[in-house]
Amino acid sequence: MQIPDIPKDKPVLIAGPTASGKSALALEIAERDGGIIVNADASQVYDCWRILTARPSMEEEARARHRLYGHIRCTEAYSTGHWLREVLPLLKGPRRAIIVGGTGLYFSALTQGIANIPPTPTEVRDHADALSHDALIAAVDERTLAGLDVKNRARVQRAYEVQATTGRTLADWKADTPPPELPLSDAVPLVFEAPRDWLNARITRRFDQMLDMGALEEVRAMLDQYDPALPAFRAIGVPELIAHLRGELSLEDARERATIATRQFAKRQRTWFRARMQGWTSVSPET
RNA sequence: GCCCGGGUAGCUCAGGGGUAGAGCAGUGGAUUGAAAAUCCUCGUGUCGGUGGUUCGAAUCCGCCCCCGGGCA
Repeated sequence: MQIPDIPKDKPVLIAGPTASGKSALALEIAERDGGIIVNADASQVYDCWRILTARPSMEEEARARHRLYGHIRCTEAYSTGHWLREVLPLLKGPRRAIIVGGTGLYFSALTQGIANIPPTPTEVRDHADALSHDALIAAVDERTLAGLDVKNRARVQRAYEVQATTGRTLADWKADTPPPELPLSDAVPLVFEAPRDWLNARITRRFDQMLDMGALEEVRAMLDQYDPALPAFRAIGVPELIAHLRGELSLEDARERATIATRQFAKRQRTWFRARMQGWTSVSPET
């Protein structure tokens, strides 16, 4: 891979769709220039799926310092806020951070800022889960609703939870969004742009490799703890392989579905990057 | 060879005399703490072929082809 020549005094941000090869670039930059590789991928923080979420291997982790990979238990809750709080100290450390991942929201929170809202307690979440979509809408204030996709239950529930937890409306919180912790001008922002067909082929190949490496065993080990409500268990491939292990889906069908879900995810990533990462330097993978 | 089903969107299929519709796939988009999540938009395809009946056929009739199943 052609390593871009980049300033050595600023944090590097590497965003890109799944399976595009961004981790390899991060590793090469770290080996050449030094630095510490920091995960910006929502699923790779969990400890149970190294294979299925394509986390760096032990060998790769030995080649450079890695942080925020597999450090959260699968049964725990995690969110953008948790991630941001964990990343900030790493930006101030002695080693230059190379932040790499595919979660657009994490990068946006870092470089564009995010409202400083306290975490939602489990009781509030559980209570909200039990409410109907309409009940949630009815409980949220007009001003917040006006800025929301009301058809999207997840968004409405979030607004409800913020209100229930803090007594302040989400719209108020948003209006108080602090400036970003890391403005783009203080970073080296790179975004991968992979041709669709090339990426789709890689996605299929990579899933087969995951199966070869033991993805099925990885999921089987967590079978009795499966909880579709937990974010860790929503990682692509997990519900599909669970269904197969339960005898509800042939392996071939699980493979097909997981591959489709990954392609759809890559498409959503492309949409995010196109729309929100205009000021980033685009990088082409070796195709 | 005969009998019964069936041949409709990339796939699975619904419909059935006034020139066609759903799920999935695919596309484009949204995205302020579950984000590998969640949500929204977009449906012209020789209705197997061919002849006929009809003002009008994907829909009825004849013949032919293909795929199931059954009987010989």
